[in-house]
Amino acid sequence: MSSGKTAAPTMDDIATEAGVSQMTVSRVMRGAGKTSDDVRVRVEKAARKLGYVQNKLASALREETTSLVAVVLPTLKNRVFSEVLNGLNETLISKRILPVFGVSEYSLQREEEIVRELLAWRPRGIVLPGLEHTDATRAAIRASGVRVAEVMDIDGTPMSAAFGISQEAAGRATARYMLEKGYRRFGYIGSQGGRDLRAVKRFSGFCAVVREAGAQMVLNRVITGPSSMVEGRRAMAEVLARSDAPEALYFSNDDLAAGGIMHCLSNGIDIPGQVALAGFNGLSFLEALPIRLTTIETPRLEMGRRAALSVTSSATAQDGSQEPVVADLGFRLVPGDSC
Amino acid sequence: MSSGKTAAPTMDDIATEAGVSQMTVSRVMRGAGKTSDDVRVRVEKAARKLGYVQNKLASALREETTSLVAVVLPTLKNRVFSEVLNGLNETLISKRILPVFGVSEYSLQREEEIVRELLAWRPRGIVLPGLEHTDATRAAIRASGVRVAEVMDIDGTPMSAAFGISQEAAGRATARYMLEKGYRRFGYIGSQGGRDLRAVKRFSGFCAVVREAGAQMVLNRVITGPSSMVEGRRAMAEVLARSDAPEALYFSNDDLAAGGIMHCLSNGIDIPGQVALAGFNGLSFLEALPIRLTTIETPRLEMGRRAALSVTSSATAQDGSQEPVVADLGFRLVPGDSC
DNA sequence: CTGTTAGCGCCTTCAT
DNA sequence: ATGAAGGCGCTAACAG
Repeated sequence: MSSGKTAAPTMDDIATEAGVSQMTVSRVMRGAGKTSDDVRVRVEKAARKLGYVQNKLASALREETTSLVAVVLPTLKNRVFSEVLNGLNETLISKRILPVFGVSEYSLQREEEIVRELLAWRPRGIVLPGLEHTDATRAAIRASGVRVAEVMDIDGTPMSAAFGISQEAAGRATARYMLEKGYRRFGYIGSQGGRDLRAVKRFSGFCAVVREAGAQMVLNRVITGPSSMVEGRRAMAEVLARSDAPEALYFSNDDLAAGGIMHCLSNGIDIPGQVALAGFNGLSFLEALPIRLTTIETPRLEMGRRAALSVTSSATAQDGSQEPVVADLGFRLVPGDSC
Repeated sequence: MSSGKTAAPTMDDIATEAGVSQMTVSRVMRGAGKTSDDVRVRVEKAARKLGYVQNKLASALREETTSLVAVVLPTLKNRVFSEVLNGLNETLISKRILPVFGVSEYSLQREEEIVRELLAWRPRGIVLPGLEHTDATRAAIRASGVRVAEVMDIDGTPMSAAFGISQEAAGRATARYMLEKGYRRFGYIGSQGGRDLRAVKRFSGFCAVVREAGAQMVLNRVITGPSSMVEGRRAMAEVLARSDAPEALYFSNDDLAAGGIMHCLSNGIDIPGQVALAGFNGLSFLEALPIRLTTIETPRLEMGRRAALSVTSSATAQDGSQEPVVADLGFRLVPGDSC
């Protein structure tokens, strides 16, 4: 039984089959140059017959540019990044560009290794989370000459273009809202052991406003692992068990905060009477909860889309020593019933 | 100002800089063959100085194998697939393999296009969701000779290796459990307009058991879009507003079911007194809810891990015309308070 | 231990 | 409208 498990067919194979030169096959495949109808039909038929699939390794090597975009995500355990990835993918695929990706697990060191790995594929562009990177990461990207976009955050100086929101301002806006509602004794519940630098910025914005107002932060509880409703519920239980529990809690994101709400629902604790809560992200599932969480809505899909366009469009001048572009995509404080 | 924005340095550049031949650079970089300490040090220094990054397009073309694995996901809007992706990525990155991916949006036609696009990169393997694919998809994969793994489902014949659970059996197990609890009039709430073939299999298993028991399905509500808590809550409200509402509802997944729970919590509807619910997936956030949902726990990370190993390890014989491998990773019905 | 030669599959350039 | 030559950057195979 002569299995067809030989090497994949090349343009040469098709050329032979169709009785033309390999170059003509190349032209037909790309729809480039002029080809007679007769030849085109024969080539297409031969290609279909042999099950030809272009070898992008070869074409990319020759053309010195790929249809790949590198994407680094801090984690896959948080749906926020799935949403950014979704925005990226949507836009990329419409241009027939594929995403290659890596996960940094919120470690800049890990990010550096992953960036190196990704750059080896000579992607057309690279998308990074946040504005903080090691010098080596920046150097490698600069040296490679690929286009860069940084997403999520705009508090800092982008390498080239940033698409996000001011995390610090989001923290401040939340604090102002809670202060207006009359709360004075605040607590914070965070995750990722402080490695999530965007969360740290929100926290510091929040604290600054609280301090300026003469109110106080009486508690700071940051769990080690990733955020989740379960961890949020657990942390809430611990915090409320203390004799000096704060009157209002700022959670580093909606998942943790929703867990806090669940603890209260299960234990007959009145929100916001006994304790007030606020989150961050504006995830859509909040709309399904019995108590609406006050949160900050962020344009995550849009961050992905804009970043994809940025690293992909030829129009913009990322080439020269242009000024970095900072696109503030804006957030919106969504008042709920939780504070 | 002579900007360094020239082409990325090649091994030739390093060779010149270090005063050796390009081949020696290649050897040092790969740690292959014997090289004197002196030469190695010089080459490494030169490489660092010039910011050298390997060009995998060239090495892969030459070696006729890449360190890329192609991954197709039905959607990024459901965290179940982020988890599978996480398992895949974890395992791949430990072997310095990068995932390239595409999203099919639950369309087999779309999947076919994406597979073609992915195969052009000559990945070492490809991971597909489910066992249903177009003939053209199967043919393209077979012709390319890449290793395949199919995840999530084992009800059918895999191309080569499947890592999942019996979706049909999961549906049947849920029905048996609910029947044991005494419910007789059932309803179903699904999503993705029936394009999620795994959900369809669960539903048909569920229905079969209900029918065999002489009980009945009195309602079948499948929404068009993706599943979400919000949609689940909305559907629950609609269903309970009917005069002929069922006593027990089977949801195609936990997100929808959790939305149903939220509707009941908000409206003082007793679970399971007035209505019973069951879900599917066993997402961890269920543990945070005030009412525990009866659901089926599935090993999603493990599916990703096993699939990654399968397409990646040289040991297994995917090459020949071996029998397909079916790995039933098993599910577990987790009894809750909801039925 | 190090260098030379050849070629992976494709596309650019230059003929015809 | 089609073909021939050459090379993208790398590594296998063979010399020395």
